[in-house]
Amino acid sequence: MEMSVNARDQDPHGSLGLGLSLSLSIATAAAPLELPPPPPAPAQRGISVAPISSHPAPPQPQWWNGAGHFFSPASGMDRSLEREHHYQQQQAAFHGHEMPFLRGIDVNRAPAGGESRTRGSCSEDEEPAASSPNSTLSSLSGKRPAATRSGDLEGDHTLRAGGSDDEDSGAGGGSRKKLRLSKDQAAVLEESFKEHNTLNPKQKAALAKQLNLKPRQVEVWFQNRRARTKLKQTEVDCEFLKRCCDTLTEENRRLQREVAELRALKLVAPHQYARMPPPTTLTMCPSCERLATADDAAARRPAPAGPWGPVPVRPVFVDGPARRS
DNA sequence: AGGCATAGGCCTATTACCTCA
DNA sequence: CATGAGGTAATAGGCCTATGC
Repeated sequence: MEMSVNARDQDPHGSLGLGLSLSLSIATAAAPLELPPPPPAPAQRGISVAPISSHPAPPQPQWWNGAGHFFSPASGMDRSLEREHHYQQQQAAFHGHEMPFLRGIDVNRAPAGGESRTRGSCSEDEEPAASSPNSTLSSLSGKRPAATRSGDLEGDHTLRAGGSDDEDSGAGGGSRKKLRLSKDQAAVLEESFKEHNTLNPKQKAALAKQLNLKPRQVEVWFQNRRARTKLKQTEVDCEFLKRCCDTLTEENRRLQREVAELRALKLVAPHQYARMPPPTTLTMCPSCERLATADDAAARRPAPAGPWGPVPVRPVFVDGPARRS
């Protein structure tokens, strides 16, 4: 079975269609096979890409790719439009930065004055919309300079209660410090991620303000969270494909046995063979209306693509981050 | 209109630190 | 107490799109 993960063909960022490409590969390479229906968008993710007015995309299947994006296989909607649409929907969801899940949560102590500041703060995070052409932060090929990158995260970091709250033990100047988010912060971020797994700048700033974090920290958390989700989905997909492979292997064996039996019968009693009804395993492909014969399986040649037979339903990872037991 | 530079976002891979068994 | 594994915050670099000139 050919398994080509060619997500880059679909999405230059490699973020799209892992499940899609895997499913397509298995479908085309190992018929008879029924493609599982595209998994419905998990409601808790709260993101859907409906055609927007400027790009009236025809109704097409949009598959959740497990990494936080919906992929419209043949739609002309580019990523930026999708992202912009995400923003619009998320803005609506936020009700002007009203985030209900933030209410009633005691988010750490105030970072002001007495909070641990190990290094200088980052100007980017003090001005979340640092789009000024004069911004020194963006002077290096559109990236944050490494110097400020390394320092910008530690200014307002809120340490978990009971953590190593030794801001003065800088571990030798240049070494970065691993600071964990509090449970409350993580919970709020998780709730936010369930609603929308990407943030626009305003949402990021609002969330960061509510959590006493740097916007960059929120951004990093979301990036890592998306990566974890995708990794989990990949693992789920691998298991799914293994089951598909097992199913197809067994089906292939069964068909080959059947072919052998039929051939033997044809040799022994051709007149009886001629009166036999078609094998029960014959299947009409609904898409191409071609009859799948046992020879297809016997010759190991890929039958025309189309939904042929039962396969396990592809699962979609919906859980949160893995927790050590 | 097309090219170029810049800014900013996201992704992936990796590092480094922290926690826990 | 030491240690290794796992989790994850953070970094680095690349690619893409949007925007302005």
